[in-house]
Amino acid sequence: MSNQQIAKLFRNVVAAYSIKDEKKFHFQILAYQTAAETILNTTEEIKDLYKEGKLISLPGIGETIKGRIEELFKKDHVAHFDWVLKGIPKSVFVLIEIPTIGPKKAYKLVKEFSLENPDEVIEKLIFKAKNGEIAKIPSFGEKSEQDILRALLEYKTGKNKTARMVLPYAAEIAERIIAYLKKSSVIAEAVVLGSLRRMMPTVGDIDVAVATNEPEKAIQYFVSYPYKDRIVEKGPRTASILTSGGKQIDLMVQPTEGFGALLQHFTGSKAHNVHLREFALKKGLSLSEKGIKNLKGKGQKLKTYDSEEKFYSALGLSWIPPEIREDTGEIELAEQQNLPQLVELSDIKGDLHLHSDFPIEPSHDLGHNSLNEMAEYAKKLNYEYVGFSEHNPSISKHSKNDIYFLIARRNNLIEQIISSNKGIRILKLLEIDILTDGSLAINNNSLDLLDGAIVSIHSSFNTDKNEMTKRVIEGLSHPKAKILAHPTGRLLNKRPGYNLDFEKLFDFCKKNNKALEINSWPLRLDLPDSLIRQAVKYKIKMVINTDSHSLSEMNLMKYGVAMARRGWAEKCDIINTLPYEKLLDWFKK
DNA sequence: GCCGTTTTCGGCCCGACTGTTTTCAGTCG
Repeated sequence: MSNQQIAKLFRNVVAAYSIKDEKKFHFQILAYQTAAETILNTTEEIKDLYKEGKLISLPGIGETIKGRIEELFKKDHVAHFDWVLKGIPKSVFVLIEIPTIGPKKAYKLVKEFSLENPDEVIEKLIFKAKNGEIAKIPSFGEKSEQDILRALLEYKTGKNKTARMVLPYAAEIAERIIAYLKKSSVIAEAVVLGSLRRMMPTVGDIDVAVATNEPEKAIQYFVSYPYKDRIVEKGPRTASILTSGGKQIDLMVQPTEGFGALLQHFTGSKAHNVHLREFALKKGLSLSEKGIKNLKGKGQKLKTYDSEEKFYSALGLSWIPPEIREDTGEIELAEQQNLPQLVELSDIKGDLHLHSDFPIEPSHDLGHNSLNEMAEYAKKLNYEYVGFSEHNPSISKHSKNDIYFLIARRNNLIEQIISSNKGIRILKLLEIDILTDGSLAINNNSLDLLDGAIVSIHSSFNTDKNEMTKRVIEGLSHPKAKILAHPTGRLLNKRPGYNLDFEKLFDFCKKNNKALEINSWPLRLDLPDSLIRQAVKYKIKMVINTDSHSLSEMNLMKYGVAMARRGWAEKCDIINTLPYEKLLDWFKK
């Protein structure tokens, strides 16, 4: 059972509790909601954590829910859930997947029309809506009937729209709306918040905040965005639109003097905000997007803050970088003024994973720009050095000798660039396949031509965990193999990645001075943040690379840095923050 | 049902918008 399936089961339990008695089960509802979110946001598989006895380490999962999950894996169902879900038709759980339809509406509709069959409920409800039958039900009306019909039709035709956007794509959409908003004379400031500001690998909705002293005009301007499909909602303080591409943009406004509180509120995460507000309550303070109320004083006057720094400071906390606002210990450390100094883009001194167009005849893809073009571009990025890491020459089409001379020819070209171009240092690397038996795709003679090797898995992904771990460690065991590229092999929204025992891998890397790559490519962002966090705890070295196949991709470094920051990595954890000489020493160690 | 530097008992974030009401329920972030 996947994390998503478990989260869905928990959301069904929440819905069932809400339908049966929302007040009586209020705190169970909260608990299962939190647990569902935790499970959905965990990059580790719940099944693995269950096997390893680590379920209790997840926030919001206590003894009871841990027991439920254990029962689920042992017996394939949970007796308590069977009881909770009893009497609620399965079609209800289909309807609650649709935005604007919650448990109460879903249950009323299913009961009213006896729509017990989950496979037919959408079609039949569309029919009822078109027939004007929903409007006749008490507490429903013509407007809500039309809203439900539209929601049903959108759900039916556009299921794929619900896939979350990869980060850079969301950033592009956000840039366009921000540029539009900034053209308005009534808007003092417009910034992107939410999961995009926290640099989550994928983004659902785009959240935007605006500072204005004329909220009505600002909101009217926002909903007049020319690339919108329709207005989802519009009030005096917030509004939402759907772009013509089907992406939702949420807007919140505050006057300039209260903008700091809004920045804090709308950045999230939800778990961070809930914890922060509970933390504040204990000090007698109540937080909202408007500011801070002192509950102790008589007047209970609202204090406003024009910056986030001042807002956090008023709570006795140092400012917390958005990337780590996930309620995983950051509030406690901010209270002790002891947050980590997260690595920054400006700390990066070079990119060690670049694919040029040098005809090295690899079995995987070649880059689109020359060695020289990429070296020149690296200078524009203020790098001190680059590493060229084309794929190894294909082993099926070349003899060992051919391979040796292909690499030697590339090295000659690199030497020419080094001697003619004093502005940049260059490392001679390669990205080398780890074959299924754990050996590297090229032999020692060829490896001797290199400053070091990046090794990676590009075949037989479906190997079992133990064998894959053995294979990777074997590949990394060669003295020249110093970096494991894109260690999980995941592709966001496409494939989950192969099975690896990361504890064993961390242990090996620690003892043998190997580094794990944080790959900045938008569909990879691999290592994932949770594994980076573990690697930091293990004191494993990492390297942030772009895996660029063209000049423009070399700009993606910021996304790798963002993942490193989400994983609490500091400058000292990342080897390509080292100056050239020290980096070379590290490769030789 | 979770959680702990006020607490192993007794708390549990805060506010927005819509539609159907005539003061609120439902949904969302």
